[in-house]
Amino acid sequence: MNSGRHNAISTSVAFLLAQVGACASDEFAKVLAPLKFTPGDAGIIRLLKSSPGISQQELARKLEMHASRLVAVIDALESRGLLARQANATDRRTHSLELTDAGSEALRQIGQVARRHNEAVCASLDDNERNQLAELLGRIAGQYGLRPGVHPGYKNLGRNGG
Amino acid sequence: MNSGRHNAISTSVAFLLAQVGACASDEFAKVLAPLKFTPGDAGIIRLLKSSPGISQQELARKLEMHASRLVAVIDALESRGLLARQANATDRRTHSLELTDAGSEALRQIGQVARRHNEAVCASLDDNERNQLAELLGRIAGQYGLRPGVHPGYKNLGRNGG
DNA sequence: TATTGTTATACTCTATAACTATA
DNA sequence: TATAGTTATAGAGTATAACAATA
Repeated sequence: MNSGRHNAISTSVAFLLAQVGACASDEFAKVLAPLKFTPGDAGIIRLLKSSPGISQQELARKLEMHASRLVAVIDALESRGLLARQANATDRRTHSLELTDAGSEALRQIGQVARRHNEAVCASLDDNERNQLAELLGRIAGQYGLRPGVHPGYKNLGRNGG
Repeated sequence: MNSGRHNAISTSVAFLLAQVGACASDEFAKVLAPLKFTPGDAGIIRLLKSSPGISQQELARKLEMHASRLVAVIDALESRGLLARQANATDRRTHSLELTDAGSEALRQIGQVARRHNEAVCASLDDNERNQLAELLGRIAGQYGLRPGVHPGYKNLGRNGG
């Protein structure tokens, strides 16, 4: 399927994808670490911005992860003053999650880091090639039903994911 | 940097890469599971084929993982009769690792699965697009010094990597 | 009876540092 | 004194199942 000095497996598109994708994830985790966020944190903060007032169950469903694992993550972000659990008048079992101003500011910083990170990853590609790559990756993402912004790593998130 | 309904982060090339790469890894782990191998196992078996007689330390260095973690993995593969630790006459501290015939047969089966997997991942791309994608990914891989066949996941391998 | 958020338990995996046998 | 392979220990992370409050 592929040519070259090495065997077919290690040079296949699928292997390259896994390899380069893991590298991109690792790099993002590295550049994000100074802000004291994991990629998973970043994804949650971003999602809270676009879905304000969401409950933990809804959030867990969107991320395809178990709600019980979300508790500690939300606890940590709340204790840092980045989001707030707010009592819900109509259903007192649920808590609406809302970003605080500090949380929005954190998201802004995360966005800066992410853009720099994207620029670094794409450094060896010109604009046309970046569009090509995005198009081809988007095709595969669509084929597997991946949702924009939802990293598969949430299903079994540790220090990865996001 | 990117347009569309969602914010720039979640549609960036870097995020798409991480997302689709993780998906490809997950899929590979799934299709490999019936053979009772993890992606990490598969990578080690492949490496033993191309570097017969290698020691555990050398193997650990190639994979950028700690040698102590390799012990259990090698133990398991040896107990399944897929490889053998052979005494080394010149330096009796080291053991040469060699695939057995059963190990070579396992590699053949893994190769079949990997080719089917690659075909599935690339299903929505024509030949020209596959070559384009491989070229662009290869460019990024080169930029980060990724070595063919060495998945970054070995550095912290669990049930992933490979 | 079902659901939300939470906690507790048992289990897996890992990093680190020892240890042995060789060199 | 240094290295290869191994084992032990302690810690982190996870899944699962409970639980209390509410619907």
